[in-house]
Amino acid sequence: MNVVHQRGETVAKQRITIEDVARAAGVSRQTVTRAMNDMAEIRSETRQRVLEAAEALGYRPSRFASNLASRQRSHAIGLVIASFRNPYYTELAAEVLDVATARGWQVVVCSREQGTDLELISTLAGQVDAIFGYFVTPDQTALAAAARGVPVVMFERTAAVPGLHSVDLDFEQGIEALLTELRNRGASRFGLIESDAATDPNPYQPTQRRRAYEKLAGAHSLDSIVVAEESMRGGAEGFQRLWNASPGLDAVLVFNDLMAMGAVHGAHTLGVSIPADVRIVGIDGLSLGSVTTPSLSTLSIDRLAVAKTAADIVDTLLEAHDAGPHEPIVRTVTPQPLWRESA
Amino acid sequence: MNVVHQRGETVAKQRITIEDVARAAGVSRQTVTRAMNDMAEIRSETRQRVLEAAEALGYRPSRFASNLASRQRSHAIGLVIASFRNPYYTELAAEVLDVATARGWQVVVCSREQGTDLELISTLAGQVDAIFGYFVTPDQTALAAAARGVPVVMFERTAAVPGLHSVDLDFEQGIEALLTELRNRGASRFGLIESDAATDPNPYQPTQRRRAYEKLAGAHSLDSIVVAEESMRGGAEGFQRLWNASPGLDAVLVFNDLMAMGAVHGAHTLGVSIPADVRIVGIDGLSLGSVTTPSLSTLSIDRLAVAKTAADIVDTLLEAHDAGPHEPIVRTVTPQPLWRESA
DNA sequence: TTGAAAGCGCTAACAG
DNA sequence: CTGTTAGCGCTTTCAA
Repeated sequence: MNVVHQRGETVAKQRITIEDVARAAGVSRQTVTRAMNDMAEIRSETRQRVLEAAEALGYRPSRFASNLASRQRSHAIGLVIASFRNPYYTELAAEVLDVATARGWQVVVCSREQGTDLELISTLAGQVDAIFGYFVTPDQTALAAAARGVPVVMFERTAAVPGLHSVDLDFEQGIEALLTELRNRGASRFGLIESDAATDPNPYQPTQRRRAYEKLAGAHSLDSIVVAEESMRGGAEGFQRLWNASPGLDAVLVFNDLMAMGAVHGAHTLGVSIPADVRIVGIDGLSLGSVTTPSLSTLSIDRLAVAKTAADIVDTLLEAHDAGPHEPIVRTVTPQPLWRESA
Repeated sequence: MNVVHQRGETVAKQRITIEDVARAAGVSRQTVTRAMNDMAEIRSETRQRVLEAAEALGYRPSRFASNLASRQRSHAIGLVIASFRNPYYTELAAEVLDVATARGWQVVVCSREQGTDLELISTLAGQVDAIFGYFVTPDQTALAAAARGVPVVMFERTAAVPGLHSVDLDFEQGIEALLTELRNRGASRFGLIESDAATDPNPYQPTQRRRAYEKLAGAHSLDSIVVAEESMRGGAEGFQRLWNASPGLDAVLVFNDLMAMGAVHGAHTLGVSIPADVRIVGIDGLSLGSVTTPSLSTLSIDRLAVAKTAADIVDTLLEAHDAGPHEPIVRTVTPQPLWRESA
């Protein structure tokens, strides 16, 4: 048994393969596979010997080779959230993980802080079978191209080109419900604290939330809009700016709960009383909103519904073995007001 | 050119391979590779034709095959956090993602809510090159076995068997600093709200945090310990139980910031004034702690340091091409008090 | 119970 | 610029 191998003793740091283990244990590759994968047709002595050889050599099977060779491929999806520092996104990630796990899918999570939309999609496309995410690049054709055939489900946006799909949110309906109730409660002069970051690194553009507000809050409310950094600090700072600029405000809608928590804090600092002097409403429905003083009223987004809807789209896509990119599948989830103390 | 292929026309729903695209475009496989991967040596007409054929067929390269064939393998790590619903863990995940991205690694994130330690490690071991995570299974030998040679870096725990490594936290030092300053501020009768969930699904066992408290807080403080659910609600409920059971308390340490925010809220509900009646201190150092009223003092954990340390361990491991599991590498990070208003 | 052969689908190295 | 030839490391037939 004096086989000359191409990778002779001159080559250093070669990967340890199943072949090395087989040779060390004095068995065939197939027997090593049987031992490593706890298969039936093997004598336990042999298994033992193989396992020891494998451990001694520090053998680790190549996940690529085994997935390639085995009929039963594992599925994986990529998830791109906007940030890990906003609980809304991580709670959505939690829901996506739950629905994915139930289907036996792996999830690769990243955030937009780690690269441009196109970079992230392009990298993920080589690693996963479908991509979910918050993508803000206006050019949908470019997004689809970067995905190289891997289906993409976008959140809070409407897909318009083949290969892209979406789970959008109906803010018009949600914000209308919110404003109606605020009016019932006596509010009439509205303000908005808008996020500056949603389209970063592109120039600022009005968000869906702002556009819905502008359409529904009444003409006099268009002057009471401030754009602030998308963070708690930004919310606090934005509130102070808004409060000073717009006397007579009695209700403020804030881009998201994180900023709204900051706004509540900012109002506190200013000695403004909530909800007596001004009502504050966030958007997202974070459970954390219940610990501010007063607790935060909000337009709650059903994260589980969003995750499930996205997963259903992918189910449909994976079953449909058609040729070519699939026409967009577009679904919508409607946020619902959640009344606590701040409004 | 009348090659008979095994997978003939009878087989349905076969995967579309590079070969199919090559045939459709009337070129070789290699040319398809060149077109798909934007390589240089190809005429743009040809590239165009291939790309069209690929799109028409709905071709998607197999990530397993391409990773197997290409010299430049991609690295991936798995990260198991305890929960996506506690910002501490997601902020740690954010840091891990940052350091991983900087090294060109992919990250597969999951949470302990999705399976047992052994299941998660076993699944991840087939998908990634190293595993980071919060694992509570007492039997380290079993953990190492489940990892099948993939190095594991455990958080908040000390590795003791080959193949496992750890980034531990020095709570004794941190809590000592905390108690010393609390005493300086006039506190003398301490209480603790401990988490019940840290060792789930195993029977409850005292956490590192509790053991450090018990060692340092003084004999009379041993009676003032309540075990509560690891959530904001649990923190509120725990505080009320503790407050009723232990008159005369003047400082309460809470297992983590999430529970501490609940405790602050619970105290509020009870009409207990903070910090006048009782000082409350959390552990974690969440920025969210700044929006409670009063804002939360805490023992802050440097999440970036934890993430970096874990990544460094893996760097070391990947370079050291030794045979067999590596002896444990153990590192420690020391939490630091962060004083805000609640204490 | 074990081994030998034949791929999985792709890319690298070379020819042409 | 394009095609041919070898593998990557593993699992699956199928024989022995």
